[in-house]
Amino acid sequence: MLDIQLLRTQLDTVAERLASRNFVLDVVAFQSMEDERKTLQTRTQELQSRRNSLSKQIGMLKGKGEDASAVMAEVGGLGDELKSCEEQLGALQTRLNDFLARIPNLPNEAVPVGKDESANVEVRRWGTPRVFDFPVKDHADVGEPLGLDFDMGAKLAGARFSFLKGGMARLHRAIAQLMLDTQTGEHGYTECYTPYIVNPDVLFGTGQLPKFADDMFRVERGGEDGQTQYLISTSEISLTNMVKDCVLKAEDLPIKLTAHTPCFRSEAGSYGRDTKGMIRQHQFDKVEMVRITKPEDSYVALEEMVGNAEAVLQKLGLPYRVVALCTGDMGFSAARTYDLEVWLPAQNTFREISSVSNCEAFQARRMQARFKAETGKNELVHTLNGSGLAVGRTLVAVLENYQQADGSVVIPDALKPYMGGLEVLKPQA
RNA sequence: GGAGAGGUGGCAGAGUGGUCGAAUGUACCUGACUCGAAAUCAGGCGUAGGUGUAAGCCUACCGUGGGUUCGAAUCCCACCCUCUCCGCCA
Repeated sequence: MLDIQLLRTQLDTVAERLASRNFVLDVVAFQSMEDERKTLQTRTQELQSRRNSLSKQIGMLKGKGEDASAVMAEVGGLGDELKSCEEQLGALQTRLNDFLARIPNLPNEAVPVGKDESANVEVRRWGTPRVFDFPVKDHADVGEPLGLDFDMGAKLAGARFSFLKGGMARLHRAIAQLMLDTQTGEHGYTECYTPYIVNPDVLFGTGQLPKFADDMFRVERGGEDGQTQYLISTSEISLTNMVKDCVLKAEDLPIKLTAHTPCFRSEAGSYGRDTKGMIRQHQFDKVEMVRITKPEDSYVALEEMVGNAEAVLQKLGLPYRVVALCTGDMGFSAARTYDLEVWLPAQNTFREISSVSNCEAFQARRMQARFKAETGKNELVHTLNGSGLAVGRTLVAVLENYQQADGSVVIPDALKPYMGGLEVLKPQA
């Protein structure tokens, strides 16, 4: 959420900066709601103030045993207008809050301006794509004889689900283990195990609600009419919201958290994209990194987190590039984002495998996550998140980059300790 | 699922219709004392918002949402959460 003061004082500048990320701010609607709010709120508070002081008088008079009926009559006359003012103000504030809640974050000044992904800026590359002396297969074709079963996924749950068995399932687990061990053992993140089902206010905190409800899976409890809950679409949600409604001590910062969780996405609106294979699934695993920092530390933290994600790709020997997203390509909550794109030989291109973002105070404001600053004032923290990495897509990259002419896949050295002696995945006869 | 207890400021903990935004303790900050620290003493110390150049003034907030009332932390209704015991259960 943006600071409403910023909208009040610099509406045009804000609108301009939002336009760079393809968001049209309805300046007229905001202005008229604000004008109405101002008069309504002033009037309501005036009336409340009047009622409070008269009521106090009644208390005092009655305490002394004197007649209070004249004052009671006066305060009684306030009732109707006060009630209507309070109702109107409440309704208006709901509208205003909803309006605010749907505005994306402002891009940081450093972000390259551009309309879509074609304006993203490559920052660096690592590794050299392998040269194959046989026809390269994509991961679906490589994986099928090795235990990657899309038909079984479809049978059990429909399209965009997969079923892994044998060495393939083991490889998937090994990848997650390597990532988690790297982030906890080498980069100082605290390992967490979190709920996969969360409450709506938690999704509001990180920005998935109210605008992106269609991207989520909703769940309801059997046998009860309770509040609707949601499956997490990333553990960024459950990790970041740890500090929701908190006033942290300055010395508690930075907080560095990681978790390996499944992620659930309805993928509404992505029909026809990446329908084949494991690139875009309704359920996938991810090792997530989250940092909660002081505002002045967040951009150093962002660069570090990109490095933390890169470390995993380097261990696996997978070529990749780092891309700075342009204004038009960033997610709703991000002020600055780097994507890591891994080399996929079958597609002969780089594909996103990690996204690392600094949300600055955008999520913190929604969550009311603050810390006690040196000045004694409570200040909003900055929140950052990034994949370290997406497990399913890493599996895809390993299958494609390590495939052999005979249809087998060599296990990268870094994964061998996690594979129980298995060094090659071989097609089952 | 059944029975019971409870949710108040960073924490602990009073408060059952009227100067209660809330005693007290503790933590924290400032000052005094001290060579310094501890102890002691004095003062300060919640959050969000409105308005104002500012000092300030005003509003809301005692789990959440409704209701009763001139007035609600306090009374009524619904819900949520935590804890204890019993039942069921991986």
